[in-house]
Amino acid sequence: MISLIEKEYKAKEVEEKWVKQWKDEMYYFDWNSRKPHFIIDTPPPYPTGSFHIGNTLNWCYIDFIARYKRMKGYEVMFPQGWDCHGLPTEVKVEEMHGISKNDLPRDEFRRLCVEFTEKNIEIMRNAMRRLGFSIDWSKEYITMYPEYYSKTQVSFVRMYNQGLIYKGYHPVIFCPRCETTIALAEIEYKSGVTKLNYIRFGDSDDVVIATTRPELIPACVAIAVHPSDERYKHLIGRKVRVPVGGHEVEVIADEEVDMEYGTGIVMICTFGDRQDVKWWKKHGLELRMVLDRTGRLNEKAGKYAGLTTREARQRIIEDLRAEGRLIKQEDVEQNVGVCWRCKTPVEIIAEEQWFVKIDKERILEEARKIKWFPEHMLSRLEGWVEGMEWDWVISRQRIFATPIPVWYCKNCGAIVVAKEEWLPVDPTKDKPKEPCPKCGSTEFEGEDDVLDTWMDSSITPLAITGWPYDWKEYPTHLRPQGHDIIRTWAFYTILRSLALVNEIPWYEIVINGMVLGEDGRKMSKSLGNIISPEEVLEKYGADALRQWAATGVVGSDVIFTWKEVIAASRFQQKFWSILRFTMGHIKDYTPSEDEEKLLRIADRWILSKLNRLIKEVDEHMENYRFSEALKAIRSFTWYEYADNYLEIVKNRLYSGSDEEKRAAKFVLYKAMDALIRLLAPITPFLAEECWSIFKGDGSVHLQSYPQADEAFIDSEAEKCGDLMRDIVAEVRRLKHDKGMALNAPLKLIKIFSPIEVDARDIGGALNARVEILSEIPEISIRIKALKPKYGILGPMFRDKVKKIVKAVNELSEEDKDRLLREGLEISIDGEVIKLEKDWFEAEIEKVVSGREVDVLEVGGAIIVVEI
RNA sequence: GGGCCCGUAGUCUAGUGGUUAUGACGUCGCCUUCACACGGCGAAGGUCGGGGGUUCGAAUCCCCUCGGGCCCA
Repeated sequence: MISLIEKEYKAKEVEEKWVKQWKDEMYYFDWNSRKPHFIIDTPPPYPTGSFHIGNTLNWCYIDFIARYKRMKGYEVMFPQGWDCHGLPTEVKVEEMHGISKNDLPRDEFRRLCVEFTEKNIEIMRNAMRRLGFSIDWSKEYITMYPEYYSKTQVSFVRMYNQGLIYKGYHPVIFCPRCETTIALAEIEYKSGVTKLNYIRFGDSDDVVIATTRPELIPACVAIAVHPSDERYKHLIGRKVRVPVGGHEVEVIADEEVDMEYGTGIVMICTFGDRQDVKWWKKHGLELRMVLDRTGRLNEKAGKYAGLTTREARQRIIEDLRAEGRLIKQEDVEQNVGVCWRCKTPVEIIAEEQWFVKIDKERILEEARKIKWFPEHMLSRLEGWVEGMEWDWVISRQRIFATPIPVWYCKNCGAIVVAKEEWLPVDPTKDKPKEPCPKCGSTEFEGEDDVLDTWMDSSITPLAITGWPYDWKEYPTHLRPQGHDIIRTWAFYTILRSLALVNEIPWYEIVINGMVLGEDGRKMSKSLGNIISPEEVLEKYGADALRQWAATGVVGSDVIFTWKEVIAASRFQQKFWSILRFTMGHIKDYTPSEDEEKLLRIADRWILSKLNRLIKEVDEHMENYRFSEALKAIRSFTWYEYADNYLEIVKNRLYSGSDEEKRAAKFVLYKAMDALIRLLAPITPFLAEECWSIFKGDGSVHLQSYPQADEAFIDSEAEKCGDLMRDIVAEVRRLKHDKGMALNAPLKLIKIFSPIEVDARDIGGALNARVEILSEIPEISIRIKALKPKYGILGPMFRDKVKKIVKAVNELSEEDKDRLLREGLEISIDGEVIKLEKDWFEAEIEKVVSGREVDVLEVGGAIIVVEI
C-alpha cells in the first residue's frame, strides 16, 4: 500500500522539479495588500559571476525569514539588487578584451562592462533559484542601469544642495598602480619588515631622525619630539635644514611622538602615513606634495623628480650615505596599508576630490535605535566610527560607475550641479540644459570623475521603497548582512538615509558570520579549503545545504562541514520515511473532531509535545534563532515522534480496533500537517514535495505557519506519556541485557504506577501482555536512600540543607517510608521542620521473592517482568 | 596596544545558580521487526582551559591568569 511512494528521497530530482514548477508570482509583493508589510533590504551583491558559500549563508537567513514571515501573514518584499559598479569589473573587461580602458571611448568601455556584468548576474540568478530563495524578481534592481543610477544622482544633487557634499583639497589615499583614490575601508593591512633609517638633519649632530620612508624627506614639513623628552627639549622651536632639498623646517612638540621608537625624533611629511595627516592638520603645517598620482616624485623633489618611490628611496639613501648623514639602518616590523585589489602599498596625497560630510555622533545615535542581531555587533560599528579621521571621499577616477552630475563653467569656473529633472546625465557627453547661472556662459567642462559604488549601494532601502518620486513607506524592516562590512554598508546607509529622508533605514539588522573551511580557517584559494555551493548541491541538494546554514548561530562564523550536510540529508530521508509510513495509514482518512474523544494517553502525550514544539519553534524563528528552531524540529521528529510515539502506536495501527486506529490516525495527520509547515521555511523543497503528497494540491508556501492549539497542551498527559516511554525503554534495555531481540515476546508484565499508563500501548510496543496493578506487588522493597530535590530544598532552607539531608538519611525505615507517603516532621537544631513527600525521591532496592521475575523501577513505577 | 567573541568527551556543540553536564559525528556491542540499515537499541568516553573568590550549592556570577579567533590601531 505504500509502494506508490518511493523508498528513497531523491533530493536532486525533487528539487529540480520544483525549481521548474514554482511560479515567480508566488512571491510577488503587493503594495496594496492589507496584510502588514515586511520589507527586506536585501544586500546587493557584486556580480562576480559566482554565488559563493558565504552568500549562500547570508541568503539562507534572508529566505528563512522571508518564508517564515509570509506564512505568518505578512506581505513580504524580498527584492534582489546588484551592485554593479567597481574596479574589478573594469580590470576583468580589460583582461578579457586585451585592452586598456583608455583605448576606447568611455561609452564603448561602459558597454563592455555592462555586457559582462549582465552575464554574471544571469549566472548568479540561476544559482539563487536553484537554492530555492523566494525572491521577488519583479523588484529586481541593477545599479548600472539608468533607472537606478539616476536615483544615485538625485541623492547626490540633494545632498549637494543641502551642503553635505563639497569639493575640497584633501589628503586622500590612493593606489599608485590602479591610479585611483580608494576609501579607508578598502585598505588591507599587511605586515612586513622594512629598514628604519637613522638620518642626521641640520648642521649639528643632535638632530637624528628615524624614518622608514627616506624618499619622502623632500616632503618633510616639520620635525617633532615628545614635549617631555629630556633629550630633545632644547630643540623645540629651532629651525633645522632638511638634508635632501635644503629647505628649513621647525622642530615642534607633540605628545603622540613615541619616545621609544628610533631616536625619538620624527619627521613629519605630507604625507607618509595617516599620523602625518593628523599632525599636519593639528599643527597647521605647510602642504608639500612631492608625489603625483602615478606614485612618482615631482619637481618639488629636485633632482629626484620623475623617480618612483622605490627608486627615489635607493638614490636618496645612497646620497645620504655619501654625505655621511646616514648613521645606521635597522630592520623593523611594520604594517603597511595596501590596495585591497592589487596589494600595492597605498600612498596619501592631497587632491581635489568630492567629499560627503560625516556627523559621527548623529549616525551613532541613530544606529543605536536599530535593533541589532546579535546586539554586540553595534559595538563594531561604534569602534570603527570613533576612529574615523576624515570625511567620506566619494569621487573615483574610473569609468564604470555612476557619473557625478556636475559641470564646470569654462568662462568663470563655477560649479554647475544638475537639476533633478535633468537626470540621469553623463556630463562627459551631456550638456547642462541652462547657461551658467553666474556668468551666462554656455561653455562647460563635464566632470569626468565618477561616484564611489557605495554611493549607489547605500541608498538601497530608499530605492526599493520607491524613493524619490514614488516613495511608499519607510523605514524598511530588516537589513541582513555579513559582519565584514558592517562598517561600510551599515555606516554609509545610515548616513545617507538620515541625510536624504531624516530616518533610519531599517528597524533591524541581522548579521551573518563568515563561512570558514572545514579546517576552521577562512576559505581561501591558497589554503585550498574552498567549497562551492554547486558541489554541495550536486551531492546532497539545496535543502541539505540550507539546513547546514541554519545550524549556525546568527552573527557567529560558521564552519562548513560535510558531516552537517550529511546529517541534514539523513534527516530528510528520515522525514520521507515517516511520510511514507504516515501515508500508508491515512491515505483515505479525513480527520474529524470525533476522534478527540478516542485519544489515548500516548496520543494526548505526543499532541501536547507537538503543540509545545510549535510554540517553541515559532518563538525561535521570530528571534532569528534558526539553529534552535531546526534543532527542535529535528529532535522532536526523530526522537520523540518517530522513535517513541510511532513505535508505541504501531501495534494499534496494524492490529488495533477501529477506534484505536482512528485515534492514532488523527495524530498522524496532525503531526504531519504541522511538521511539514514548520519545515517549509528551512527546507522548502522537501516540505513542498511532502505537502503535495500529503494534501494532494496547493503549495505549502502559501499556507499559514502552524499555530499551537492550547487545548492540546496537557502537562498531565505528558507526564503519563513520558513514563510510558521510559517504561518501554527500560524493558527494552532489559531485553537487550538478556540478549533478546527487541521484538521478542515476553510472558507477562505487571506495572504498578502512581500515574495512569496505557497497558494496551505498552503491551503493543513490547510484544507482551501487560497488567496494571492497583497495589504495590508482592515483592519486598527496601528504600535504599532518599534523594533530596535540591531545586526545592535549596531556596527554602539555604544553609540548613546539608543538615536536613543528613538527618533524613539517618531516619529509620518506617520514618523514611512515612516521609515518602505522607511527609514527616523532623527537628533540626531544635527547630521543627515539616518535610513534604515530594521533596524527596526514593532509591529502591528490590528483593524479589516467589517466582523468578525481574523488577524494574522507573520514575516511581514498579515493573515486574516475567520472561 | 585597543575593542569584541570564544575555550565543555577524539572532534564539533547545548547548557547564564540547583538532582547523575546536552546532543551530534566518530568508536565499540547487539538487532535485518511489517516507514526508514542513510535504520533501531545499548555502551564506553568529560580535572566543564588553570587559579582564587562569592554562595548551602558554580560549567554558569566576580577577580586574576593562560590559550585561540575576528576587527581595528
